[in-house]
Amino acid sequence: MKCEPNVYSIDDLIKDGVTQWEGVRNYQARNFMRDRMKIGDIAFFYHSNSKPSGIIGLCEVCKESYPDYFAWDESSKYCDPKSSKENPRWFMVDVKFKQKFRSLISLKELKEHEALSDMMVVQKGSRLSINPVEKKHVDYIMENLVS
DNA sequence: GCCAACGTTGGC
DNA sequence: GCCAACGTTGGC
Repeated sequence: MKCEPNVYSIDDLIKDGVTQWEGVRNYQARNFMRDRMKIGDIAFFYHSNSKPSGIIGLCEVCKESYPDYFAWDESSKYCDPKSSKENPRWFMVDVKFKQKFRSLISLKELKEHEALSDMMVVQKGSRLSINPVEKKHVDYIMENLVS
Protein backbone atom coordinates (compact mmCIF):
# COMPACT_ATOMS: atom_id res chain seq x y z
CA MET A 1 0.00 0.00 0.00
CA LYS A 2 1.63 3.20 -1.19
CA CYS A 3 1.30 6.57 0.38
CA GLU A 4 3.24 9.78 0.17
CA PRO A 5 4.73 10.26 3.62
CA ASN A 6 4.08 13.98 3.57
CA VAL A 7 0.41 13.08 3.18
CA TYR A 8 0.33 10.11 5.54
CA SER A 9 3.41 8.34 6.84
CA ILE A 10 4.01 5.23 8.90
CA ASP A 11 4.64 7.50 11.87
CA ASP A 12 1.15 8.88 11.44
CA LEU A 13 -0.13 5.32 11.49
CA ILE A 14 1.84 4.60 14.66
CA LYS A 15 0.23 7.66 16.20
CA ASP A 16 -3.26 6.76 15.01
CA GLY A 17 -3.05 3.00 15.50
CA VAL A 18 -5.75 2.46 12.88
CA THR A 19 -6.56 4.42 9.76
CA GLN A 20 -8.97 4.45 6.85
CA TRP A 21 -7.28 4.04 3.49
CA GLU A 22 -9.39 6.61 1.70
CA GLY A 23 -8.78 8.32 -1.59
CA VAL A 24 -7.90 5.45 -3.92
CA ARG A 25 -9.31 6.58 -7.25
CA ASN A 26 -8.00 3.97 -9.62
CA TYR A 27 -10.16 1.04 -10.64
CA GLN A 28 -7.48 -1.61 -10.57
CA ALA A 29 -6.25 -0.52 -7.16
CA ARG A 30 -9.82 -0.35 -5.94
CA ASN A 31 -10.49 -3.88 -7.12
CA PHE A 32 -7.50 -5.21 -5.22
CA MET A 33 -8.72 -3.55 -2.06
CA ARG A 34 -12.34 -4.48 -2.53
CA ASP A 35 -11.95 -8.05 -3.71
CA ARG A 36 -8.73 -9.38 -2.28
CA MET A 37 -7.89 -7.71 1.00
CA LYS A 38 -9.20 -9.69 3.94
CA ILE A 39 -9.10 -9.14 7.67
CA GLY A 40 -5.75 -10.21 9.07
CA ASP A 41 -3.93 -9.76 5.76
CA ILE A 42 -0.56 -8.09 6.12
CA ALA A 43 0.53 -5.38 3.74
CA PHE A 44 3.77 -3.59 3.11
CA PHE A 45 3.52 0.10 3.90
CA TYR A 46 5.33 1.92 1.09
CA HIS A 47 6.46 5.52 1.17
CA SER A 48 6.08 6.87 -2.35
CA ASN A 49 7.32 10.06 -3.96
CA SER A 50 9.84 10.25 -1.20
CA LYS A 51 13.58 10.45 -0.64
CA PRO A 52 14.07 7.62 -1.01
CA SER A 53 10.86 5.79 -1.84
CA GLY A 54 10.47 2.29 -0.47
CA ILE A 55 8.98 -0.14 1.99
CA ILE A 56 9.03 1.19 5.51
CA GLY A 57 6.98 -1.33 7.46
CA LEU A 58 3.94 -3.52 7.84
CA CYS A 59 0.29 -2.93 8.48
CA GLU A 60 -2.65 -5.26 8.88
CA VAL A 61 -6.12 -5.14 7.37
CA CYS A 62 -8.57 -4.76 10.25
CA LYS A 63 -11.72 -3.85 8.33
CA GLU A 64 -12.67 -5.19 4.93
CA SER A 65 -13.79 -2.95 2.12
CA TYR A 66 -16.65 -0.55 2.52
CA PRO A 67 -17.67 2.50 0.51
CA ASP A 68 -15.20 5.37 0.55
CA TYR A 69 -17.64 8.04 1.70
CA PHE A 70 -15.13 10.82 1.08
CA ALA A 71 -16.29 10.50 -2.53
CA TRP A 72 -19.68 11.89 -1.43
CA ASP A 73 -18.20 14.76 0.50
CA GLU A 74 -18.16 17.92 -1.59
CA SER A 75 -15.59 19.49 0.68
CA SER A 76 -13.17 16.59 0.26
CA LYS A 77 -10.45 16.60 -2.33
CA TYR A 78 -11.44 12.99 -2.96
CA CYS A 79 -14.98 13.99 -3.89
CA ASP A 80 -16.30 12.22 -6.99
CA PRO A 81 -19.81 13.21 -8.09
CA LYS A 82 -20.11 9.97 -10.03
CA SER A 83 -20.09 7.99 -6.79
CA SER A 84 -23.31 7.87 -4.79
CA LYS A 85 -24.52 6.21 -1.62
CA GLU A 86 -26.87 4.10 -3.71
CA ASN A 87 -24.15 3.11 -6.10
CA PRO A 88 -20.74 3.63 -4.54
CA ARG A 89 -17.86 3.66 -6.95
CA TRP A 90 -14.94 3.75 -4.56
CA PHE A 91 -14.04 1.55 -1.62
CA MET A 92 -11.56 1.57 1.21
CA VAL A 93 -10.28 -0.70 3.96
CA ASP A 94 -8.99 0.05 7.43
CA VAL A 95 -5.48 -0.92 8.41
CA LYS A 96 -3.70 -0.97 11.72
CA PHE A 97 -0.06 -0.51 12.51
CA LYS A 98 2.00 -3.67 12.67
CA GLN A 99 5.69 -2.91 12.39
CA LYS A 100 8.12 -0.22 11.35
CA PHE A 101 11.38 -1.43 9.87
CA ARG A 102 14.60 -0.15 11.38
CA SER A 103 15.59 1.09 7.97
CA LEU A 104 13.58 1.69 4.83
CA ILE A 105 14.01 -0.79 1.99
CA SER A 106 14.41 1.50 -0.98
CA LEU A 107 12.98 0.88 -4.41
CA LYS A 108 16.55 0.95 -5.68
CA GLU A 109 17.45 -1.89 -3.34
CA LEU A 110 14.40 -3.92 -4.36
CA LYS A 111 15.45 -3.55 -7.98
CA GLU A 112 18.91 -4.87 -7.24
CA HIS A 113 17.61 -8.29 -6.23
CA GLU A 114 17.07 -10.76 -9.05
CA ALA A 115 14.59 -12.68 -6.88
CA LEU A 116 12.32 -9.64 -6.89
CA SER A 117 12.60 -8.78 -10.56
CA ASP A 118 9.01 -9.79 -11.32
CA MET A 119 7.55 -8.04 -8.31
CA MET A 120 4.87 -5.64 -9.44
CA VAL A 121 6.18 -2.56 -7.71
CA VAL A 122 9.60 -2.71 -9.39
CA GLN A 123 8.19 -2.84 -12.92
CA LYS A 124 8.82 0.14 -15.13
CA GLY A 125 5.94 2.56 -15.08
CA SER A 126 4.24 0.82 -12.18
CA ARG A 127 1.94 3.41 -10.67
CA LEU A 128 -0.65 1.38 -8.83
CA SER A 129 -1.02 2.57 -5.27
CA ILE A 130 -2.38 -0.79 -4.15
CA ASN A 131 -0.92 -3.98 -5.53
CA PRO A 132 -0.69 -7.60 -4.52
CA VAL A 133 2.60 -9.14 -3.45
CA GLU A 134 3.42 -12.77 -4.06
CA LYS A 135 4.38 -14.95 -1.13
CA LYS A 136 7.79 -15.72 -2.61
CA HIS A 137 8.56 -12.02 -2.70
CA VAL A 138 7.32 -11.47 0.84
CA ASP A 139 9.40 -14.35 2.12
CA TYR A 140 12.48 -13.14 0.31
CA ILE A 141 12.12 -9.60 1.58
CA MET A 142 11.38 -10.57 5.16
CA GLU A 143 14.29 -12.98 5.20
CA ASN A 144 16.92 -10.93 3.44
CA LEU A 145 16.08 -7.26 3.47
CA VAL A 146 14.42 -6.49 6.78
CA SER A 147 16.87 -5.45 9.43
C1' DG B 1 10.96 20.55 -11.13
C1' DC B 2 11.11 17.43 -15.09
C1' DC B 3 9.01 14.12 -17.64
C1' DA B 4 7.81 9.17 -18.89
C1' DA B 5 4.23 6.22 -18.33
C1' DC B 6 -0.32 5.62 -17.50
C1' DG B 7 -5.38 6.48 -17.01
C1' DT B 8 -9.46 9.11 -18.21
C1' DT B 9 -12.37 12.05 -20.90
C1' DG B 10 -14.92 13.37 -24.64
C1' DG B 11 -15.43 14.61 -29.61
C1' DC B 12 -16.24 12.33 -33.65
C1' DG C 1 -14.96 2.32 -30.64
C1' DC C 2 -10.98 5.19 -31.81
C1' DC C 3 -7.75 8.33 -30.34
C1' DA C 4 -6.05 13.07 -29.23
C1' DA C 5 -5.85 15.87 -25.44
C1' DC C 6 -5.45 16.28 -20.90
C1' DG C 7 -4.56 15.01 -16.01
C1' DT C 8 -2.00 12.33 -12.62
C1' DT C 9 1.56 9.51 -10.57
C1' DG C 10 5.80 9.00 -8.91
C1' DG C 11 10.82 8.08 -9.84
C1' DC C 12 14.63 10.68 -10.48
